[in-house]
Amino acid sequence: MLRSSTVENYLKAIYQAQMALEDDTALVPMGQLASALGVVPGTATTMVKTLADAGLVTYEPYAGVRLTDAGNRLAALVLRRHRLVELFLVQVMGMSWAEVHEEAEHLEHAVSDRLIERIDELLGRPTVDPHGDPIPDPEGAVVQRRYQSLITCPIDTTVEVTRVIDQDAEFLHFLEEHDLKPGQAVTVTARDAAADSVSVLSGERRHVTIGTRAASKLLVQVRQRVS
Amino acid sequence: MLRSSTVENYLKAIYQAQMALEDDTALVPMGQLASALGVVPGTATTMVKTLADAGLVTYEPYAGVRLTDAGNRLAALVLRRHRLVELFLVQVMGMSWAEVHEEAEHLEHAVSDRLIERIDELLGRPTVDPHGDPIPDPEGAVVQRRYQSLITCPIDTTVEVTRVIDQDAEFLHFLEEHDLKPGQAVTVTARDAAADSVSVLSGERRHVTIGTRAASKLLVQVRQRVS
DNA sequence: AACCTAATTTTGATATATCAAAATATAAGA
DNA sequence: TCTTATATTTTGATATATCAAAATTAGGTT
Repeated sequence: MLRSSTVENYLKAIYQAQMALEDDTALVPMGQLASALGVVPGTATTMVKTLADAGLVTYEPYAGVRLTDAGNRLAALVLRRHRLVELFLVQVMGMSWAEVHEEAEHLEHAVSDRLIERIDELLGRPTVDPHGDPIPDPEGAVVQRRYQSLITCPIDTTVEVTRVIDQDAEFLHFLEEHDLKPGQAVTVTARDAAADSVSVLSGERRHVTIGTRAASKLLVQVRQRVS
Repeated sequence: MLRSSTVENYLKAIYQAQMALEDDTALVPMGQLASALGVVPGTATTMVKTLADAGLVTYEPYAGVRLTDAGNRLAALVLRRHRLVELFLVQVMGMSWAEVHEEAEHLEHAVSDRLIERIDELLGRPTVDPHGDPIPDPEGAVVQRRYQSLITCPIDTTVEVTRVIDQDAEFLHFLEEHDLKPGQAVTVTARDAAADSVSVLSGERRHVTIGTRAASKLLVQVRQRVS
């Protein structure tokens, strides 16, 4: 049974590329997978064939690759480890939101099931990590929530940032400095298609204008009323 | 610069074998190194040559291997990570003394300097791990203490278990069940060379007779008077 | 001094993961 | 349909880490 950290990284990359796809039956192109992993396309082809032989992916030459149920489960467990570790580093170790991704990238391959269970228990069985990404359960199942983004949400309505689709430390630091972290209440005050920009008011005081590329990475939910 | 976890494991194994040697100029035999790492002797020879080319060890064909200053420093830093992680898992994560070694064996290659510094700070700059093994400082320097063992310490004198030279979970569980963990006060009541045994009284109540092999793994210090 | 034994090294293979660059297939446009 | 651009696969190498088994060396014994 194939279990190197290389294999885990391939499965994780395919999983995340699939998430970005609307269609469940769509395939992830090899070129996209290769660049996500930082390898040349030929390397990805070779590795994906190995994964296909192991029953972890379905590979269609010249079309792309998709996880099987077994591959999907393993990928979700890698993400479970990654996200629990991230949350642990922030909440228990007091590390910065922006710097934990790199650390978790290594630890996700080294932590045992036993330690992960202990972390999960200590954190009170959390469902999302510091970026708002959902934490798969021990069987690899994930509850998918539906979000809007700063591009699609209503204007002049208070919404809550619930998820950030980018792990780049610089971008995360920017969000932190402008009160745009998950949990924060924000309001879109204007959108300008020509200027490719979105103006956001965060926390009632701070006002910032960001590009639509960045705005699309901030997922939000209309604030729930607490009865 | 050579930095795989395989290299780290070789350096660590040489370091620990050297510790067991009295003489500073002595060499670790290749066969011993190979069996410590669970590889065939030829594999160790090949790898040690690579380490020698990298300036991490001094290799004398047919005689053995010894760490250079650079190798010694790297090995000590691996042990620093290992031991801080072990102590963290016991003190913060509430894991059992006996089960943390295996976990640390993986994590020692994955934790960043930044996280190790955070752990060190959180634990209050500890100097020994849960087995009483010294924790090297961030430069790789170690304070060597001198110990007696249950074989060499005076009879009918209260001593404190300060270090255990064996990481086997079964052995550690045995010690735990018989109040022989580091920190515990014990008294050797008798030694029997013919029976190859040592009788120990722990904590005033428990009495147990163990073999000399096991007794030699329990290092002790005569209790310090607190003024 | 020749011999034997045990440890060590060498040699030839294997497995994994990668790249560079040539060959090939797919899909879109003329 | 033919052509062409782009993506993908194939081929041949390379680096790391390993093993099995043959060859060699060192050191003690007769």
